[in-house]
Amino acid sequence: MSSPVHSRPRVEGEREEQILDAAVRLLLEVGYDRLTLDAVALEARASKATLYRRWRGKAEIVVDAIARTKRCGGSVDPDTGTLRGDLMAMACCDGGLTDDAPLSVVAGLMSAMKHDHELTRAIQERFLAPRIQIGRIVFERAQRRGEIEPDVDIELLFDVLPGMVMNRRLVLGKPVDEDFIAHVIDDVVLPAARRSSPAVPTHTSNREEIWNVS
Amino acid sequence: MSSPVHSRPRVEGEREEQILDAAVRLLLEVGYDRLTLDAVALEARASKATLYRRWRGKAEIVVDAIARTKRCGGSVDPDTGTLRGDLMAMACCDGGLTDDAPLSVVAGLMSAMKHDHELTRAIQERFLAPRIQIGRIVFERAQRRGEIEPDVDIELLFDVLPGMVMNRRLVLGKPVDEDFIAHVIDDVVLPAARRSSPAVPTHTSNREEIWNVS
Amino acid sequence: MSSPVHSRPRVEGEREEQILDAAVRLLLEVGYDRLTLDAVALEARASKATLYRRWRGKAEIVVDAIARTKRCGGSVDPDTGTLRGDLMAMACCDGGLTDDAPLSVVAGLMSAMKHDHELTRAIQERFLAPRIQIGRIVFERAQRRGEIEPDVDIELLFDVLPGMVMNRRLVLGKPVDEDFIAHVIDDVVLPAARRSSPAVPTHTSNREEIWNVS
Amino acid sequence: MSSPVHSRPRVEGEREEQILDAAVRLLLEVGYDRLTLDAVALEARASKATLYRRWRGKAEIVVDAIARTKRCGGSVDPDTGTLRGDLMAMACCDGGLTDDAPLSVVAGLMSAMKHDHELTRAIQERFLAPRIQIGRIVFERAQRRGEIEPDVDIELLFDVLPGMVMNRRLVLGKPVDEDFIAHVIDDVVLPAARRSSPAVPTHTSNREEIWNVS
DNA sequence: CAATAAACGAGACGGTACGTCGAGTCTTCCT
DNA sequence: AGGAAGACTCGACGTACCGTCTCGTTTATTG
Repeated sequence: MSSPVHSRPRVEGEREEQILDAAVRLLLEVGYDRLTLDAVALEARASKATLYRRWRGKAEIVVDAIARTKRCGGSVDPDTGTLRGDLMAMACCDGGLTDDAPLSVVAGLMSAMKHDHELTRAIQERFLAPRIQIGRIVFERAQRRGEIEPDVDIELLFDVLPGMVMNRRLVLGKPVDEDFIAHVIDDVVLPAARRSSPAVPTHTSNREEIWNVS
Repeated sequence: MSSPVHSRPRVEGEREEQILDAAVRLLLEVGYDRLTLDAVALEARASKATLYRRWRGKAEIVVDAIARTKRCGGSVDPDTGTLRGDLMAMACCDGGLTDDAPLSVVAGLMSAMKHDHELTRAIQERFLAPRIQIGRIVFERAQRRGEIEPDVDIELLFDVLPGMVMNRRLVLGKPVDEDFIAHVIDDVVLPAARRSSPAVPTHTSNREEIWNVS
Repeated sequence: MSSPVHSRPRVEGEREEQILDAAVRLLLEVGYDRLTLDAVALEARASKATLYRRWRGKAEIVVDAIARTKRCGGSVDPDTGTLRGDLMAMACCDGGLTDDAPLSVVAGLMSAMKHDHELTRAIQERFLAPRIQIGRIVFERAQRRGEIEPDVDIELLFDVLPGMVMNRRLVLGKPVDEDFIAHVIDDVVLPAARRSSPAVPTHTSNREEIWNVS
Repeated sequence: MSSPVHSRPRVEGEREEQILDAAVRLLLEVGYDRLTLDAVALEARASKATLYRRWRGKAEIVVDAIARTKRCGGSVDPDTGTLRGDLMAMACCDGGLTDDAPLSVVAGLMSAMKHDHELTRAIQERFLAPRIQIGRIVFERAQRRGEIEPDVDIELLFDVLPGMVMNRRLVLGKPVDEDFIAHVIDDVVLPAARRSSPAVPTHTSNREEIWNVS
């Protein structure tokens, strides 16, 4: 037969995006651990073999999926002029900390990360790294502006907001809205930014990976 | 009368404890998502039917298991005289924030919580509630001592440490040791404790549960 | 408390009958292999322990149940004056070959008999033996009357009707009514009765039990 | 090219045959009701999912298994020239009435047939139908030869031997050997064949199915 | 008539098989 | 040549039933 009902895209990467779109669609519908690869394959009119040809498993597909779609929260520098403005902008945009989708997905991936170091690396590189990069830029700029004391550990400060959001949303099950973000920024981050750390020296074991502890 | 080879305990909850002990044992060996109920049943010389008679599934057994074994980090008030001392004591003891086991388990349960509200309630009541209770006591005492400014939101402050520990350990994959705990306490919690919140009013939607949003 | 709502009968055999009645009731409802002992215990307001105190298992309870309730087909000699009349009377009464209940139960017990020789013996003694006894009386009387040739093997003749009924009902799934019984008697049993066996000598291995072949 | 360790057959039905072979092997070892599908799956290096993809349950697998392996007793017309010879040949060959295996399996299936009409149909079509077909041919030929009186009901006659064999083997637990077969043929089947049915008209409800009576 | 031992109801338990589901692999056919 | 389709193995899931066992109570029999 000569007229194919639906053409099969062959351009490298185009098919990939369609599959990831399907994954995202289902991810938002049913969440990470209700997501099945059969469903992804069906939704994308793809074969499971194709999925496993490009990714190592369910977790990596999902990592790619969320890394691709929600970029603004991690990869755009808002540069509003103040640290508070930057943090609010980063947290409250689509794909930011107030967005439930990436948060839930990260929750689903957490236990898988314990055993799968490849997956961990993938998450680090594709999802975390860009966000951390922007975070560092924002905080360093604020420090240069004098909003953060010179001796404050920026690395630590940047993790306050994500950590507290995760805890609130995933552990406590409470909503994360702009009010909460502002609350944390105003009452935890900014106070910590303006007060230099006391006698205790900078934490030394800061960078060590421990994922390889079995 | 001949002595029975393996006595069948009938005292209320005794069998339950044996099963949960087996669950804990395996949990520490293989982690949450490598844990199978068949293995628990085998380890406890129990039948799967018995497990399902008492619990609704793997997640609830695990909740009970960790809630029963690791108590000191949540249910003992150290009362060292200072907020810093109390927080360090709570975090660094067995079952505290530096203990990998409960952290990993919580990670495994997170995605299950999205769909299973019974499980969520179980975790809230059995695992979180006692720890939160002690935390509140510690922080209120510190506030009465003047270590925390009167208008600081204690609820928020208490979530800083768990949130940042989770983020570091489960997301970033970095180790959580006493140094890190001290770093967070000294450079984030205590500064935030001593500085009253600025213009922004107290976050209003603080208590709302959102687990019921499908 | 002094007024028991329902008294517990202790007279030996009375409780037994109540239990067997319950078993019969359920047997007719759901059939042999859908029957569970929990259901019997519940129906009889008895404990499973009681059941296992008196019987060795499900199969034996069922054997007792059918052996007790359906007696007329096996233990009453109709003595109508003719072989045909006797056979019709035996087959068409309640508990006889046209009665579905005992037939179905026997079907359910068949595969259990392969492995359980105690059960086999129980069925032989409690269910089969009385019927065979009456059958032999009826056939011997007919032979004395001359309705059956003197050299015909009565044992074989008596098994024609049960065998063909079982085959029709249980294997072919066709109904067994009086017409069919009459058809078999008139066209198979009686012709065989009036014609002496030819050259072939009487089958010698007639009585050997083979249930003990593993 | 490297030779695959265990080739995965994809030719239609080939995998099916391997599974059924395994089922037959285990069936002969342990019998019908000791047979487990896990064992079949293990023996065939198959997954239970595969079994349930092709069959609806244990009973249907077994039906297919016995229908496939034991054909000679049912699907080969011996045509020895005499009714007696034909019957002896059919009964005494492998898979015939003297073969214990199919008999035991039928016994195991009987009670399942009460509830499962799909299974009943499967047995009828796959196992019984071919045997009945050959039986009819043999008897019709004998009737044309004059060995059976013209007005004798062939259908009834053909069921004498299977019925009596089943009764002897499964109910009475006695062995079925060539002697017994000959005894039945000579003393029951052949006398009935040569004597026309008396007054009683042909049984009218002969064909009705009653499996649907709940 | 009270004490005692046997028998009982209730039902939890270990064990085993069931039938289902999803992950990841592999083969065949089609485009 | 490469992808869609989907069958396949593996292994965990949650359920059901059997036969055993323990517990606390009732009953019949003794002192």
